[in-house]
Amino acid sequence: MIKIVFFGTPDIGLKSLEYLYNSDKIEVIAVVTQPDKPAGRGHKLQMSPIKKFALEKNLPVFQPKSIRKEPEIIESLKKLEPDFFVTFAFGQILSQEVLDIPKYETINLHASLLPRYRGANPIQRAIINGDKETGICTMITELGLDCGDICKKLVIPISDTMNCEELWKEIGQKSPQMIEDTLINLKNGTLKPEKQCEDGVCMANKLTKEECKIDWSKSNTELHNLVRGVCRSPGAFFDYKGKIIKIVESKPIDGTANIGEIAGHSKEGIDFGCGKGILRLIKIKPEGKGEMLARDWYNGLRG
RNA sequence: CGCGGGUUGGAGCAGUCUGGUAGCUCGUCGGGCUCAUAACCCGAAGGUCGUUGGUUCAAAUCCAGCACCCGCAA
Repeated sequence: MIKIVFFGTPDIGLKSLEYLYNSDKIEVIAVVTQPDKPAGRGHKLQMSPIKKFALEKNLPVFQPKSIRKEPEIIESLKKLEPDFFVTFAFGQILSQEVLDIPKYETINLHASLLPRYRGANPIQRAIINGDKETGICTMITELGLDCGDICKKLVIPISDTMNCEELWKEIGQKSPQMIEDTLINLKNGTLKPEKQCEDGVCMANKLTKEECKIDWSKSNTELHNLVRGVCRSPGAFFDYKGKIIKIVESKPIDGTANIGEIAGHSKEGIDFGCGKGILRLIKIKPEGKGEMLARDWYNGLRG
């Protein structure tokens, strides 16, 4: 049995944790996740999806504010004598002292084809930039940001209509096997991690609200990519008569129309003019309302 | 006790401030026009106005409680 400690916070890592937990080759001996935080409407204290799972299975849970500065937790982790640490969207930077704890290595899973898109939002960035493919890498964690040697790499094609939620889900589903294989192969010495090629390095900076605001003077393809790329949160949005309208689903179509104005409507959706071409809004989510067909929203405007 | 919006025929909304016959854009069904249509014309069905209580001659509308949905902020 390979003994691991799983470091993770959001739901993208949940399938992986579950898979590793159920694996007969791997034993999850503890979980490290971010502290419970007041979140959501009403500011109620909420625990991470990873913590929920760990509690259900009676796994030990550690919740450091910052793992680098909590000697007690570091001591406890040492006593567990883990073979590997596995990090997947944990949300904190580890220190060398932490990296030195496991008998073998600390491995990290990153949702991009490294060295492209190191950093916070690799999935979204790939779609926003209109890439035709992205992927998943497992890697040896080093002190720098996503710069360690690559263990395994999996390419995932991105279709023109795929949004980041679908991609997010696919990555969540394909990751568990990658992690297990990496751990097993590292332990039995059949895997030789490769250095990242420094040429193709680019960063996937955190998404800002400003970036998600629709600038109708851009091209329809560019806007369509933005809509697809940020659909999960916070979503591409524009202002319509003082209300925020989020675009959930769109489709670029040919034609010319005044920038930012409604150029037409059909059963399929509502067409807005862009700097180049037309963007057809199919599903939207107006402020204070649920998700609806753009066509329905338009019917309400006409009332 | 973080701030705010919402709940009205199948869908999306107006009407609420100023209480007095349930309205709009669609959809559905029937009929008509047309070579034809997602277009146009005529007609019909379909609503305990989220829920409970209060005020009133009278409540979608005013007051109080509850439930559910959502946006922002973190």
